[in-house]
Amino acid sequence: MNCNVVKGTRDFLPKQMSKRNYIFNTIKEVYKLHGFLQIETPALENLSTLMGKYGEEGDKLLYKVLNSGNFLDKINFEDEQTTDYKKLTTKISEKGLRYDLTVPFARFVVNNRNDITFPFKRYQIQPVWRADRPQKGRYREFYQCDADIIGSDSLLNEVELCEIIDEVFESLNLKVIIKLNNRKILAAIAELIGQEDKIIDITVAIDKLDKIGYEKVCEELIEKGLSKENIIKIKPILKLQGDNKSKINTLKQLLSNSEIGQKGITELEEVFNNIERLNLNTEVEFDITLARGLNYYTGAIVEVKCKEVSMGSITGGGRYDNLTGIFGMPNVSGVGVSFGADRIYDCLEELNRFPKEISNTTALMFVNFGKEEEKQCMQWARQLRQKQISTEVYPDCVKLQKQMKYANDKQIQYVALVGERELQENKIMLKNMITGEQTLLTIDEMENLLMFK
RNA sequence: GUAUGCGUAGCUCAGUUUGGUUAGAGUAGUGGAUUGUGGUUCCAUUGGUCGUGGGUUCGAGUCCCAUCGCGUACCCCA
Repeated sequence: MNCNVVKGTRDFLPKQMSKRNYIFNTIKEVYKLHGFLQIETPALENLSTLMGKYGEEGDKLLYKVLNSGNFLDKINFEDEQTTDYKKLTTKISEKGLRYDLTVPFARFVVNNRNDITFPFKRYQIQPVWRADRPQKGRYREFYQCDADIIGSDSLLNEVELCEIIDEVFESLNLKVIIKLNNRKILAAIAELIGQEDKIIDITVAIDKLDKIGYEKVCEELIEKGLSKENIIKIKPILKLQGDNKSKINTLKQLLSNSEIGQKGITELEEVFNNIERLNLNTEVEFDITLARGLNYYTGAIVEVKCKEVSMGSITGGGRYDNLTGIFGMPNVSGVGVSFGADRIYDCLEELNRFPKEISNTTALMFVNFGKEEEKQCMQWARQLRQKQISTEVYPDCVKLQKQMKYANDKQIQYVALVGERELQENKIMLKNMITGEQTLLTIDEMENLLMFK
């Protein structure tokens, strides 16, 4: 009998849930503070909604759900297409698990456009699924925490998202760096050497600059069909150095002949100027090598790396000018970010940086001494719960040792002992499990004491 | 898809190099020291077809082959 969880998925114990909720709540608070409203969308979407939005690689990583009933009904086995798995897939599967929250959100906007006031600021915290090979910081089921603004071209939105990133990681006490780039600049680089159609290959190669170095990137570019002249032309771009301002100024000259390049640089400059005035705690860097694979980005792209832990990006996002256009609602631009809660969890765990006081366990437990005592305890417990004090009565009259151990393991701070003696006096022996102190109190005295905890 | 490492008690692991009697430890569980007191201590005790199948051998946890499962890195990404 195989009782394992599915590869790349996990069970979460109560202690882990407290930590996870701490992350979710922190992010939620910041989102709310900025006026974002929460929505949810279904786990399942039509495959036609999902396919082709994440590049060729993404299509492979989509979980496809087999049609219910006899899914072989519509298949003609004489047809040679039955041996082509891609074509066969479209016949036996019409639905899939969502791969991210952005594409379902675009679908949502188009679907609900009559009920939405634009610009629409929404947040969404839900799991997504990817059929990737699991490894450190990579799961097949993981939570994304998205905030998007749709229906506004303003670059103030990009600035606000950086502010949100800054506030979230400040609250979580994680040192991060925000990396910014712009797809228009990447497009201009491809345009510069007359290889517009190779923009994806070029950006993927450039993305590896800090990992494999300049020489290897050039090798890869040549492999992808670029000429030596092309390489010489983009060399100054790959070698771009200095602070953000000087990088931008250099690039301005290098791409002076490109209209789209100038537009990208202007956008980037405006975002940086605004960010500078806000005096964020987080370092923000212009990174020409930042590419991001998702096909739908058209303007700003952003990625956040933790400076203290070796881990892939823990937050990412960007602007998409025409994602809703695919679903029949053109000219609506959106921009958003997505916090990877599971990776943030792994970072905080590795750094041992979860606050100690985040587990919300029972405040008080009544020990069970027998039938007569438990009747009284049940009434007192009810009284305390009405005052919002989380209380439980141990359900069985078993050895005191076992009951105390239960309270101890559950980190319950107060234990109420009501035995024969206390029952006669109508009082409660309250034990503080941390200090070991015991005091004989009336129920009202105890209630007062616990309410100010 | 490519490369690589690991599967021994509920959990963490030793034992595998160099095959040799009945496979160990810590921890958790249970009972007790302690019939009104947990977290510390002490004692006892439950728990394993050594992932699965085959092979080599007088003999396999250990060597070989296959297979399943898990992890890590690349790719890509949160």
